[in-house]
Amino acid sequence: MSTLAARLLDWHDAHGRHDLPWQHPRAPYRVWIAEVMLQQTQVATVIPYFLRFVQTLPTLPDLAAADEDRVLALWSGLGYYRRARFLHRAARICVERHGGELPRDFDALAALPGIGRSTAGAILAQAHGLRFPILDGNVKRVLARYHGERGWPGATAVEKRLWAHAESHTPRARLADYTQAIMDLGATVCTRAQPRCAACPLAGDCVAHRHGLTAELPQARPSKPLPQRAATLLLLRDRDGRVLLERRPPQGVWAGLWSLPQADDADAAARQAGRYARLPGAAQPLPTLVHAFTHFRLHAQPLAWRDVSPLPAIADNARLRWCTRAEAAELGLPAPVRRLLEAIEEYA
DNA sequence: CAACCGTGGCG
DNA sequence: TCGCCAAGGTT
Repeated sequence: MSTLAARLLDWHDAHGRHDLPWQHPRAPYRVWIAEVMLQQTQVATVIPYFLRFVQTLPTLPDLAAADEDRVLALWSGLGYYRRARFLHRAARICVERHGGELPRDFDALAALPGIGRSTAGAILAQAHGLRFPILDGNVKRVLARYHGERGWPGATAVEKRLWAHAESHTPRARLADYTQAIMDLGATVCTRAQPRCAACPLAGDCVAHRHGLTAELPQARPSKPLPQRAATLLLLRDRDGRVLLERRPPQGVWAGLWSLPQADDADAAARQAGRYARLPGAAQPLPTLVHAFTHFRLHAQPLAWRDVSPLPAIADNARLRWCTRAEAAELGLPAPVRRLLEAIEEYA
């Protein structure tokens, strides 16, 4: 009887994915960018962002030298923007302390912002062939089923057992292929819904498969009601069609991104708008945006004013800027704000 | 440790 | 339509 790793590697040679952009070439910088983009994000979503990112910033020193605004613009739409800021900070640390390269040492690598245990292992295994396990969502699902682990994999005790399983299965050779193989199996065969157990090389001694528990494992996260929040967005346009944008604070949702000025309600919005520009008329309410975050749902009511006259006072405020349509498109904007600006003509 | 941090797709 | 969650990490 062969090991899990041997069966997985054989399966990978025949059925794994060998054409992902970060595999050619499988250079440390490219693997790092891909791994960070892939945190909580699916492959199909990442691919166009990855290609654009490494084309624009092909090397780690390029990233370190770039403005944060440029990095956020390349990330705009991907979500979890803290990842982009961490990536940028980590690149600068590498230039300052590690000769412009990612360290090969696990502890030094995992000490960089945005790189935890699993991502560090993935980089070292895939880029350098070093023997480190990973435990991402795919591996958690595969191992929870294979070993019949009960409980939500996010719970500390369950996660600890899964790490131990991951360690024990990690082979001595072909680390890059093995790491890719177990993720590929989770992504294409051992899927969350309707896994293809008939095509799985591990089905023979998979506890969940043998006991008919593939639908129950891994156990779902305990659910909580999603809080609802409301906000009003100010959409101020001058006679040239320029829009007033405001940079978000460095902490919190959409940190550091450029967004529409925000107020708690319509009255506050009108007062605020009056400080930014002379308003020729009343606001036009646009359809409410409903945007779901992981931990709350936002109901945002845009209020639009046209042909406003910008007041000079705000020119001093570096957090505010009047942007043409083309300028706005080049900034790091939250996805719903980007869509709203792209749709402006529909309401004109 | 539990909350925080985006977005898009799927059943 | 809507709840769930995907190649997690930080505080």
